[in-house]
Parts: sequence; C-alpha cells; structure tokens
Amino acid sequence: MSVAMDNPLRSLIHKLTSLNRLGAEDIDGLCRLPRRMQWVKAGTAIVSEGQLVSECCLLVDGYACRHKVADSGGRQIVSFHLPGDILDIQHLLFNRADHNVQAIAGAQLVFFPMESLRRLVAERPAIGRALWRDCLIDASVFREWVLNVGRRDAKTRIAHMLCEFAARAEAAGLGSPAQFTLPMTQEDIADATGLTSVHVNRMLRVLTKEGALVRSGREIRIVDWPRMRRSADFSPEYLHIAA
Amino acid sequence: MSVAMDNPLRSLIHKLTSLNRLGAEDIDGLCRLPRRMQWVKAGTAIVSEGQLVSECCLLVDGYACRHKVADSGGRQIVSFHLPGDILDIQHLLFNRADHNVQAIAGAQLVFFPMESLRRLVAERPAIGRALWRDCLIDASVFREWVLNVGRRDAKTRIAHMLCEFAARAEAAGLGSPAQFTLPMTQEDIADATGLTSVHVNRMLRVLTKEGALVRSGREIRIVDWPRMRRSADFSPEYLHIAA
DNA sequence: CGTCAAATTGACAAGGCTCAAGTGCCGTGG
DNA sequence: CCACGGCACTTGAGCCTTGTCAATTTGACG
Repeated sequence: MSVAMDNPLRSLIHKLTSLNRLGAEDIDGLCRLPRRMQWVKAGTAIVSEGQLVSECCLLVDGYACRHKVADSGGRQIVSFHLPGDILDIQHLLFNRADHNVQAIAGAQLVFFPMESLRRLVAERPAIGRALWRDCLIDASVFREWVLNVGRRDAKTRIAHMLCEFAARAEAAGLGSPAQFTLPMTQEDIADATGLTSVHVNRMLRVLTKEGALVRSGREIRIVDWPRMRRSADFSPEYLHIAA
Repeated sequence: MSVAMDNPLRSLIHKLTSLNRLGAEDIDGLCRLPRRMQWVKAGTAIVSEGQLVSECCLLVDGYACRHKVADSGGRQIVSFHLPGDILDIQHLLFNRADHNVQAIAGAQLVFFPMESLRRLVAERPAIGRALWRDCLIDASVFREWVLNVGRRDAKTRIAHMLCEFAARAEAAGLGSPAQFTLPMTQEDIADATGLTSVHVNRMLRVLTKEGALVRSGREIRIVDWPRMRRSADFSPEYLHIAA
C-alpha cells in the first residue's frame, strides 16, 4: 500500500480515521484523489469571501485562520487551523465562500478538485461521515468562540484561546500542551478575541506576572496547566477530540 | 400520499426540500420515522450540556435558542430557532450535548429516535445531504455571530440580530421582514449579543429615535429596510437561504 | 549596521456595565 | 370588576474595562 509513504495525506488520514472508522478502500480512495500541492507564504489569502470555489484545501504544514471583516473595517478571526485541518470543506455543498481563509505563517497546502471529493463521498459513506463529523466539530468550536468573545473578560478570553491552541496542537501531534510556539502575532490574537493588540499585550503580561505562563518571544510555556485551565474557563469537551 | 396532510412535518419537509432535492421515497421515509410530539412551555430546557442524547428534536411551532454558560455565570445565546429548524442534529454523530437548548416561548416539538434517523440517512443519501447542508448553514451563522459579537458596536449588533431574525422569519414563511413580533425578552437579546439588558434597552431606544424602526411592545416594524440593513452591517448571504 | 514589523508602554477617552429606583403590562384571584 | 403580584421594561448616575493615540523598544534578518 502506498498509504504509509503518502506523506502529504498522512495528517488527513490520521484525522479522518479518528473521526470515523475507515476501511482500506476508503483510504485508498483518498489517496487516489487528484491533487495539487502549493506552498504559500505568510499572510496569503487562500479563499476570499464571495469567491466561487471549486477546490478543497487541506493544510498539510503551517498555520491558517478563517476570518470575516465588518463594515467598520474590523477583522474577526473565527478559527485557527493546524496541520491536518481541512480549511473549506463547506464548499462541498456551497459554491460561494462566505468568509476568508488566510495563511498565518508559511503553509504547505494540498488542493483537491471539489468534484472528485463529492464523488468520493458519494461512493464511500464512511468518508462522508468523517467529514460531516468534522463539520460538526467546527460548528461546536464556533459556538464556544461566540461564548468566549461574548461573555468572557479580556484576560480569560486570551487564556482560553491559548488553551484551545495548546489542546489542539497536542491532538494534532505537535507536542506537549505545556509548551508550544504561537504562529500568530498579538494583533492576530486580538482579532480572534475581539480585542485590540494593545490590550492583548497588557493581558499577556498580566498572565505572565500572575505566573500562569512564561513567554519568550512567541514561545509559551504553561507552568500550571490545571490553574491555567481554571483561569481560562477552559473545558476541552467542545473540541470533541477522540479519547 | 400522506405528505400534504402530515402537518407536524410540513415545515421540516419544506426546509429539507429547499436544502436538497428530495424524491418521493425520501419524503416517505421522513414521514415513516417513529416520532413523539410534545408541547413545552416558555423557558423549558430541551437539551442540557453534558447530557447523553438519543433523540433528535424538531421545532414545529414556537421559538427556541441554543446557549452556553460561562464560569462567571454569564449566559451566551449562540443561535435562535424558528419553526422548521432542527435543534440538535449534531447528535446524529455526537452522543453528548456540548451546549443547551431551550424554548424561548411555548413550543411544539417533535422528537425522532436518533437511531432511526441514522438509519434513514444511511438509506437515503439525499436526506443526508440536506441535513449536512443544514449543519453547514448553522456553522456559517455561528461564524457571523462571532463577528457580530467580536467586532461590532452595541447598536450595530442589535440591529444585525434583528435583521437576521426578520430574514429568517420571512424564509420560514412567517411573514414580511418589515414587520414581526419578537418572541424573546430584551434580556435574551442581551445574552445573544454579549451585552446587558440595560444597554440593549438604551440602544433599542436609539434605533427607534433614529427612525430605523418602530416598536410597540415586542412588535417591530422596520421602516426603511435598506437603511436598517446598512446600519446593521447586514448581508444575508451567510444565511444561505435558497433563492 | 540599517530596516521593518512586532511588541511594549503611557496617558487619556469612551463605550458599555453596575447598581438602583421606578414604571407599565398582564394574568390571577377575590 | 378591581386589586394585587410579578416580570419585563425604563431610566439615571457613576464607574471601570477596554479602546485610542502616540511614542519607544525589541528582535529578526539582510
């Protein structure tokens, strides 16, 4: 089987397998999908709101986010993405993008023709179930973000965002949640939490002074995870990470 | 056919048909699903966070919302629901609820055993597609709410929420978007917009004084829809309402 | 060593919150 | 039919969290 060697799809297969049991034929179908790879540099717009979309984008390496822009010019990041994440599976059933997708750091992407993916989903229901489940998890995370941005104070919001990032990075096999490097600027954190970069900076410093975390540059070390969890009002259930 | 007479499912069939073309057998399958009806009074908890869920709840009449609660005690409504909406389709693939569902006003509900629904989805892919699309629309609405709560000022937020309600009420066949009656209290509006009820009250008055809308009790008349749309930063594309 | 983006810091302004009191509406029971 | 009670809605005053503006420092990299 070409599976184990099929590097660019390894993270995808790992994720889909964790979402729903897949058979050899399912995995084979994924590997046979036509695809093109592309490397993009930090800040590149991958999908733009209003655009007609005919490909599905998988993040293989690096980081990305999805965001919307208000009339006032304010930018709201609605999710961050790690390697293995599918960035726009919603276009399986929508033609037009209702939000933007952007690379945060440099990123390695794989594009699948949406039409082939649709065919594969029709032929292999197990893949459909896995993808559907992925959409439902996305939605659950959005709900938590509405709560985060709507009902938590600045310090808690930022702490929560950091906890989520840590938990998802661990689940994606990127290392311990106790220590990680953020790919995004403080301005990005501000856009994700509905704050300003100035205030994010202040609150990060408070969290540091309180001993919840240690920073050096963008590297974060969470000293006392249970305490951090508490002060972030973070419970990982909404991420629906398989046990 | 029993379809046209099958009153409690009419709004569901209408909605699913608008999401994906359904054949007679699909509709027949829906009508044959075992089901129980229940009427609940205003404020009833329909699903609670953490609960194991084995039924799927359809809102036939009345209004409901989904919400989460922060550590601080703050409640954040993450969506409102109108007749025809499925309140917890995510439990098709999750066992446990990650948020709460609650009736806003009195509501007529239909419950389907989740297991039968799973079987139907497996047998009738067209229904699966319609439901999947419904989930994707939910997710799109959540993204817009993250933007609304994260990056718009109080007045715009509230105006946006009203526009969304009006647009969805019209799509659900409940009347013109220019005139409608809100089922929720100002406290509910506050919990949906991440504000306090006091401030919601003040902003509603400002919107009224500015001539954007006319109120009498909970009845809202939007005088100048294009202007309201503009001051709400509202574009309905994210609702993905079929043309 | 120069450049540029990102991070940091301070002073001040303001949007929205808190607390508190009062009003109006509507259903219920006498 | 009217009095009562409860909930939602209003309104005001003062405070506080967060935003704004602007200057400076730091760090990565050529």
